[in-house]
Amino acid sequence: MADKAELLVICGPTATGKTALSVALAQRLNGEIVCADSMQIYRGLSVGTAKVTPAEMQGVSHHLVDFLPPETRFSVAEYAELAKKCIADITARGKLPIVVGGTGLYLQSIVKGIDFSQQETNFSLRNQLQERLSKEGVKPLWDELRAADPACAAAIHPNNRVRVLRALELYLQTGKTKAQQLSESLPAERPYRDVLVGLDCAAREALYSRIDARVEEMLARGLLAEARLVFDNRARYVTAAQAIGYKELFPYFEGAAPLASCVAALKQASRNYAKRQLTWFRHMEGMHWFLSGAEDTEDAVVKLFIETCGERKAHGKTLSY
RNA sequence: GGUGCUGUAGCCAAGUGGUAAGGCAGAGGUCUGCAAAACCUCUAUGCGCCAGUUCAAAUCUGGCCAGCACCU
Repeated sequence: MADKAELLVICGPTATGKTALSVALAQRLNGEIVCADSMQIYRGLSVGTAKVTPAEMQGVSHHLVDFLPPETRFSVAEYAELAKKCIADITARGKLPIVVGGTGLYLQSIVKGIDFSQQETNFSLRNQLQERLSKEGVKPLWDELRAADPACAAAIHPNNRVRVLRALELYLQTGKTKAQQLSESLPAERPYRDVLVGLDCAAREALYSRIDARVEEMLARGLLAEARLVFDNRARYVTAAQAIGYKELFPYFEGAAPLASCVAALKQASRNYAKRQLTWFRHMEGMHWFLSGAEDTEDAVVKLFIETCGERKAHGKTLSY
């Protein structure tokens, strides 16, 4: 416990300036960046996912960005494993790992140190359940789950097909209740001496107008061409095709809706997403909130980091504020 | 000036005498293997305004106001 590695985490809803802040902090704290974003992992999907550009990186190393072909299936389990190795590696080189992203599930897996290694995905079982789901509906599956693991079923709304399916799948595969699974995968304490930084705007309206503006910016940077590519490959880009920024434009490519209304839908979807992200981050234990875009945010984060982890030479130079 | 139509939440909208559907937006939330996904909860003491009829009016009657359309 005494020598837990330090970890700086930067999160917040879309369009709050995570990228710029994280690069600045990496330069100041001698850090490297580990991306925690479920869509920026994919190669080629750059404009729509607001991926860091090479110019924005300013020489700072970035990991787990732009490294997977868009047709690859991916999951938190794989992410957690990769991120863990990546963080360990950065730490071993005497640098500070800075995890940056907006995917709550991914962030949580790192911060809590969840161990997903127990079992492989059983695709045949999943497909089998999927078939039952489409034939019988959710209810029978939910009832089955309730009979097997009442506590787990109680926590999942019967309408939530995705979660009911997964919970039942996991039970049938392992024969263990959710509680048992949780206790086996969740360490007693957090693995890192983490400093959690959340970015948000002072007012929700301000956040929303920033998001709208950024969508326009994406359009100007060639979002349409990128979306077209995703549209043309939508059958193969299983996960990537559900990214916000592309699927909203599909009706336009299909000739079913004018571009303007698709853009409006895209902005709307982004705003809704930002709200969901906020819900997640607000409830992460130990979160420190800072104002998006404020000039003193960078200094304030450095100060917080030093206060939490101490002024030391750990990252190649004496940190001072 | 006349005639007609319309007026229900921020937006769309159902409701023709029995105590305000639904959708979107908005707010809050759930979260351990597709998560930028999936799902849940909440949100009109009030139907343009005023008066009247009635046990009961968003619904019927009259007047007024506003918008739209057409006519002169």
